Amino acid sequence: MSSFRYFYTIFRVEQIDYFMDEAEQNRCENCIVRQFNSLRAMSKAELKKVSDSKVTKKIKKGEALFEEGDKLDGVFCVREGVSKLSKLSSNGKDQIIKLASKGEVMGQRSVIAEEYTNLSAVAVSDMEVCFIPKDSIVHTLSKNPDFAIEVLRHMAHDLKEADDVIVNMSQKTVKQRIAEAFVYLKNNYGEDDQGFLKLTLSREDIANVVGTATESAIRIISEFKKKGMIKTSGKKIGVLNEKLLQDLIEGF
Amino acid sequence: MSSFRYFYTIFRVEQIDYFMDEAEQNRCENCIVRQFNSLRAMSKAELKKVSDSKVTKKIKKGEALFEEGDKLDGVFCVREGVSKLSKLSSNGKDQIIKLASKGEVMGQRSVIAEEYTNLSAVAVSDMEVCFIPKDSIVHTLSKNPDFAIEVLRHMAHDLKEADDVIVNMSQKTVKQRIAEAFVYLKNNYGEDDQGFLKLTLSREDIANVVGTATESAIRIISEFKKKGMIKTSGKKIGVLNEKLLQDLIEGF
DNA sequence: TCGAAAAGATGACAATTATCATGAATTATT
DNA sequence: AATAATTCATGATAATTGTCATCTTTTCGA
Repeated sequence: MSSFRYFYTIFRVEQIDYFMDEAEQNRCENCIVRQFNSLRAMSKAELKKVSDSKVTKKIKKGEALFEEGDKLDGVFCVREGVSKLSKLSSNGKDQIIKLASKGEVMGQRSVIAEEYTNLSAVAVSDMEVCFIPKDSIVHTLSKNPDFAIEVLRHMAHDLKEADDVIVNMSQKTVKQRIAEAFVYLKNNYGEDDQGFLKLTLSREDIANVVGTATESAIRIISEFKKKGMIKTSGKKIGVLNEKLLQDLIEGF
Repeated sequence: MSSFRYFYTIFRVEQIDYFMDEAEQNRCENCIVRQFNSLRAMSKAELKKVSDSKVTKKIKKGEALFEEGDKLDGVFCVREGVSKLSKLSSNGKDQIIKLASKGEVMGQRSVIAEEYTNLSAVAVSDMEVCFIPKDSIVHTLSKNPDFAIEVLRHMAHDLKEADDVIVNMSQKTVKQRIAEAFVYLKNNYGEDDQGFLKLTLSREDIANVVGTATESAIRIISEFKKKGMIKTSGKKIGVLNEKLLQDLIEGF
């Protein structure tokens, strides 16, 4: 029964791909990504409006979607690739607050609060995103309570995650935080066929995720490698012994 | 003109106090605290429903409102006093994520996401809170988009603050974070007539706010005192030279 | 494909922060 | 008011983390 269901799902997706031309595929109503975010609570008509006003953009690795302090006139919905959301600290270092990938919506906080954004978004891999002007979002928010609640749920979830990050940052050692980052990257973005993490971050980005100096991150990566917890090849990193990492995270 | 306004505000509050009996005063419709939180977007009828189902509680300093992992059947609206919202780290230390005071609503994240709460709430001063069962909140959320948007705005604001905390925690030194805490306490809770912070936290709580060991916090407090930045009397702390603190925070 | 630029790696050292121990001061309890 | 229990304070020391310098490797553009 469950294998039948799985087949059925695959079949439907392929069917959609097969029978639609590209313009049709790119419409929000048919966007698979939507399953993962609040847009699923929109009605057909609302989605149509969103789709008609959206713009799809390709962003190259390293390019910025927006910068801290920008006024955002809409939100970005990630179709493909990963973006880092970071904030510049007064000491000149970037702190990466969050990584956003397929299905995630960026900039909604700023649009909802009608404030300048407090974060910068830079692509860490080639991306495809949809820019959705805020009008259609804000309008739906005030007309469709289901949508508002769905956005609220997402925001509540983000807030909980932020709490966890705060605790990790202040109570865990740099070593623990780096170990945690690798386990996170493995579980959320997966590994390639040779066992390396699919999402490759520079050592500097890793340092900025865990809030430490680049040299400290590099040193700890070397140490993990020596201990057989991970392997490296250029800037690629692969988890070899997740249990050892997990033990370290838990403080053994 | 501005002094007239001030007088007018005072007058109105006193008038309300004067003409209403206690039961009447305790109704949400008349609650002054409401001006500060999302409840202000509720209609008269909705407020009445909330008020009829709410329970007012007095909480003594040190008592818990709820514990991490509890299932909350409603939210707490703070009428008086201050509560710390904290999370236990795996190393056994408490991290204080936020201080909630007059007008703030606690537990809404958990109620909205329908999850167990990720934080504990313990009173750091004697408190008076209203417990509002979740039904009336959730119901209004799905019927009144203005209320949903108002809650959304609050949550968006909290999320931004959380981002700032993350950056502070990971990029600033313990000394800077403690300095920041004192400035924050001064600006948000004020000083008594002798220039001491109105909200008195134990050294341990201060350490848990900035995420450091209690001894480190104490040591830094002693240092600040020696340098004339603050004064102490028992566990009370007073800011003597805010500029020095500010310079330290900014990294000079 | 060569050479410059960027990113990664490591040593030496300094600064920051945590931990353990111990004593003084304050607060709570009987 | 006396005593117990917390909380505050400080020294000694160790562990962690940051900074600066230098070298190697990788990446990228002309």
